[in-house]
Amino acid sequence: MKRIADSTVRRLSVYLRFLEDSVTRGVRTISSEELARRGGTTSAQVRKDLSFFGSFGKRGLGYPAPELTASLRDILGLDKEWQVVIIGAGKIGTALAQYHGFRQRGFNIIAVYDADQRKVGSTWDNLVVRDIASLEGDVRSQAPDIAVLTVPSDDAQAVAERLVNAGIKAILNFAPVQLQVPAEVTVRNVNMAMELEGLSYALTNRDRNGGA
Amino acid sequence: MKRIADSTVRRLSVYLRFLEDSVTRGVRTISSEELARRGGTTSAQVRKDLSFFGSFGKRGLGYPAPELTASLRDILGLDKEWQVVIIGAGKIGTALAQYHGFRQRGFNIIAVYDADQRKVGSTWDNLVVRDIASLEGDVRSQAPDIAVLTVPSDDAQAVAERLVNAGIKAILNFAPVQLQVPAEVTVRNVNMAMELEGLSYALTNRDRNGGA
DNA sequence: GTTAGCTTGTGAACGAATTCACAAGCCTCC
DNA sequence: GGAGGCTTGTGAATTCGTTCACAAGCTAAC
Repeated sequence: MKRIADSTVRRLSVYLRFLEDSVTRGVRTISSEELARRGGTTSAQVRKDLSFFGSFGKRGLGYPAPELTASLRDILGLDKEWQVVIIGAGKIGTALAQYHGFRQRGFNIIAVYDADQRKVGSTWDNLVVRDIASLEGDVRSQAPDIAVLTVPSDDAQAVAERLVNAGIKAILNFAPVQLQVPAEVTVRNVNMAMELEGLSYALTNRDRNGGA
Repeated sequence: MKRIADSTVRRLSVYLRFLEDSVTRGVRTISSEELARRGGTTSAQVRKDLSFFGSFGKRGLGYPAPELTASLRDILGLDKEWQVVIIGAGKIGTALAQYHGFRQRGFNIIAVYDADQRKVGSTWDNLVVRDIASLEGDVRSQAPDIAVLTVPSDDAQAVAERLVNAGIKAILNFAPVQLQVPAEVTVRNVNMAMELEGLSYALTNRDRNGGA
């Protein structure tokens, strides 16, 4: 299989969300045009994206919404349950730990870690905050699939290395630093500072760049 | 000025963060190679990114760290203070409201809104939660620069339209939907579900795609 | 069963972003 | 003050992603 672009995978997520919505509203069939409108892209892009994975539509008619939904869930690997650990019980970490949307979508938070002894042992939402000292042991024994990193920037790289050494293969990084990890580990960044700065840039240079 | 790619602006953010760090550690000069290593890119990319905005380095030597930091802050528009409102006092919204990193970087949260009357009037960190009914009036009178949208997906588009009508020109959207807004409004998305699904995809298709 | 009207799937064309490769220029040392 | 060693800045080449445009194929209507 050809390597799929990141941008394509992102769009599949967007299509999927809208499709799930449509299915619950009883929609049976959906066109690339409709998917494009709701996904903020073009119909050609939608068809191209889907074509990388197969042929899901019927010419003249469109895509069968429930079947396409199932296919996208399958492509994205969302039929399994993924085990997730959160490292860092700060503001963001605890907000995420309590956010039930993850569990609903198959991302099952099994542990929260922190280095601060005052936080260790406290309970949020059935989750006890564990001492980060036990990270490696736990990761080796429980083999979580994904680690969510919400530690301070200065600690992020070191913690990432501990995770990688313990066998983690996927990291969702909230720290505003670029993690250096081996090629077999996948990192996705959620960088609010960067996004805000992007808005700042856009507002500052609106006239220069001619909008958009 | 030529239109600058989004990806370039994102990287400038990353360079800036590392540069600020270097400056506080007393680094005087930095090469594109070093910036690239810490920014997860290549030295040619760094030089190209910077070259869109001017000529900041000295051949044979590198870039003067403090001056380049100042230039990037200027390019990104980070010397002003930006006024920010948060819409939605849920888990994420309140976590953001209490996160002091924003204020430190010049993003000044001036108000939090929610539709839930039980939340309206409660106080977090010197911020009173206001009734979303007063959104338009407040936006028109206080003219915030950026709105952070942390409302449920089903409400996101409607709230975005209210914001746009009231004159907002930049939105940081946390709802996992693609907002439809006029071209003069800039939207950046922070979509944790999408990022997690990207990791799910990577884990699922590791073998097919040959790692990375 | 044929026609009219859609919509998909996909090579080809295009455009955007990244990488290459090297001349230009600066600093240090002798 | 000239040579050697680096590092920048940038056109050119390349790679990657998006858009175009149209043949193929489905449905409905008669």
